[in-house]
Amino acid sequence: MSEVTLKKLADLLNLSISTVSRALKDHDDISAETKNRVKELATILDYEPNSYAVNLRNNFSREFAVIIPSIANDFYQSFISSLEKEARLNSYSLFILQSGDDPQTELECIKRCKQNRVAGIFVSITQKTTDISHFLKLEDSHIPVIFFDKVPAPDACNKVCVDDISAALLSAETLILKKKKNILAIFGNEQLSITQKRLNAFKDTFTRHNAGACLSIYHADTSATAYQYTMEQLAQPQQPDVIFCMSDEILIGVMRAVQTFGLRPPADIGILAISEGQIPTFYVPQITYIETSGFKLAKLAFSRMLACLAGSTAFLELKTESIIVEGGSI
Amino acid sequence: MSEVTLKKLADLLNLSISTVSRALKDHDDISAETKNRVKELATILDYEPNSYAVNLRNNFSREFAVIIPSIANDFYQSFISSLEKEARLNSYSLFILQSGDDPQTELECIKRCKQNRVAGIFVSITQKTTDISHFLKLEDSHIPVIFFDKVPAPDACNKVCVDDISAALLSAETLILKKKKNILAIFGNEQLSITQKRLNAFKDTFTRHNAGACLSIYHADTSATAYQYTMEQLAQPQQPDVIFCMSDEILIGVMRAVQTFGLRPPADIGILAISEGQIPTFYVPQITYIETSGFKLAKLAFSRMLACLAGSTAFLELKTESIIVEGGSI
DNA sequence: AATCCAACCGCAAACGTTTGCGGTAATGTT
DNA sequence: AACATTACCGCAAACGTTTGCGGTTGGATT
Repeated sequence: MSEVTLKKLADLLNLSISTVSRALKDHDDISAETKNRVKELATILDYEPNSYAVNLRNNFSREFAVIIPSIANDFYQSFISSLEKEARLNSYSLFILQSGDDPQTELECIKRCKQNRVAGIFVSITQKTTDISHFLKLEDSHIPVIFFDKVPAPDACNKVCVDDISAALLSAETLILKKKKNILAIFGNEQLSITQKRLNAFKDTFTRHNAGACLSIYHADTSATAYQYTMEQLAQPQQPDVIFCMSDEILIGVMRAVQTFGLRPPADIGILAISEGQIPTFYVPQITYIETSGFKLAKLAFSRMLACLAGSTAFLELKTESIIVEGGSI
Repeated sequence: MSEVTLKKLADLLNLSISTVSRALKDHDDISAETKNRVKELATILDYEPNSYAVNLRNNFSREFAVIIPSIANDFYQSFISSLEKEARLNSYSLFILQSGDDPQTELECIKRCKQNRVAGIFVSITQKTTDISHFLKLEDSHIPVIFFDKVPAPDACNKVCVDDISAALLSAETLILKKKKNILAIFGNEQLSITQKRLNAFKDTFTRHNAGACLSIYHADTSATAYQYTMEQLAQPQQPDVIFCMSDEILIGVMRAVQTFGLRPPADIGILAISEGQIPTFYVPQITYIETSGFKLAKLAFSRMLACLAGSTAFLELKTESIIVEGGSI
């Protein structure tokens, strides 16, 4: 069974291709009767316009690309889930491309985006991406690029991210409010700007409040190192009275250690995290966390994308509000 | 800056479009010198072929669609992650479409696939999808459809799924081996074929081994109901000596209850689950589970897809092997 | 009867690429 | 000198759509 095309419909109906095309689009020029005949046959034969031809002719597409280090991550998962929904409701589709956190692969992805003449790109860059000229080149050819979550340093681009500073600030304030004095705070990879922002805001808040708390700061790249370090700290004679985790990954490692020691929050030790919201619900009591919602971020990113497509040429840096979700672990 | 096309290159080089096209493809007809000139300019101008034109002309695309109920699910996440990688290595791209577990939306997705003339479709159907004729129609127009995970009942289609029966069998055998006598087994929604398969194989194994264990079976649709029921059961004078969880979702609810009661596996109670592998690592000790790997399934599905594209017209039902991953919870 | 206006429809070009076929010039062969 | 061969390259059609423009009816208005 060969493809159903406008030509095929036209031949079958003894009409011209243009008439069939217009009939399907409810063009004024076409009589109601003809429209009906055309639409009926189109339905019967299951006609669907060929996107390639349409996009080629119209020189634009209804596809967005999403480039992320890896989809296997709660945050990106909720982000994409939400973004896909928004896209579908606006009759866009989503291309998912994984950079594997490798700049070289990321370049490949950009290439793919160019080839597919996508309408726009959402990208969370790799840890090692410093040169964003390839992305900016796309902007030259009128493909909006929205950086989200892991965003580059330069100003001349559109960024949408969680408000790291307010999240860290809120975290610190929570700890101060709870009168915690002996605080173990575990942050992620020291090189990442996200770590630096959160760490600085965190420390600043303590200095500003002059809280007089003992702050012990540590950096862990992985869940496993967070676990090991926490194990060591809990073995000390003076245990911390609260552990702050900068991310879900760290939370997982910390909680393994806490459980291993048989400690039960909040009585034995307090736990506070910045988290996407899934992981904290696995424990009893649930972990109190500052939410960094992928859902919210996706909505924000999408609306920014639509604005860009509508002609906005400004470069904005948008942030989502952080809120605290009480779980009972502190 | 306007688009870089073959025509533009041709004009700039005083060559014809066809020569430029052939030069970029290392065609024999073109002299080495011309090839170099063309390639050089193409690199400078950052030429990338327009996929729409290519696909239109060649009447085939290098895009696969993935239709799933929701991406927010550990299993699908690992499946897609793995599939995307396979696809990229074979220079295919992935379209992600979420049905929202709604048959109507699923139809929309199929339509989108037709319009985009995708090379093939991977689909995990909704709980309510019974009519798969729309999918089979795609097969008529030579678009292979690989059903994975949640597969339909009819035989005339390609299915790739985890081996529910062997997973349940392995689970039951593990429990018997460990000489558990008072077993609480919590399964998912009773209507789902996956539940039925697992339940039957589970029960059969016990009857076959004549194990003389007391089997208490319960169905929970959500994490929350699994939690509630487990709470009730743990409050009984005679607690079960092991709890079996058919899925990650159930495991989460069960573990909430177990933690609430302060029970520590494996001494106080045994825990065994069928799981994707993420969740079990969050607890101490890690939960022993029968693995249903999305990674493996993706590899299997992808190779089946390639086979179909290569001309295989058979309808196969492939299954991935289940293995047990010891965590120390039983 | 000549004119005009709707109402309806078709022609043909364009989007960017691929590719069969034919053409030309230079070189080699008889 | 006539012919064949090789090495290069261009013409033009095709893929399926969209759309500006022009054309043909039939009926209503002068």
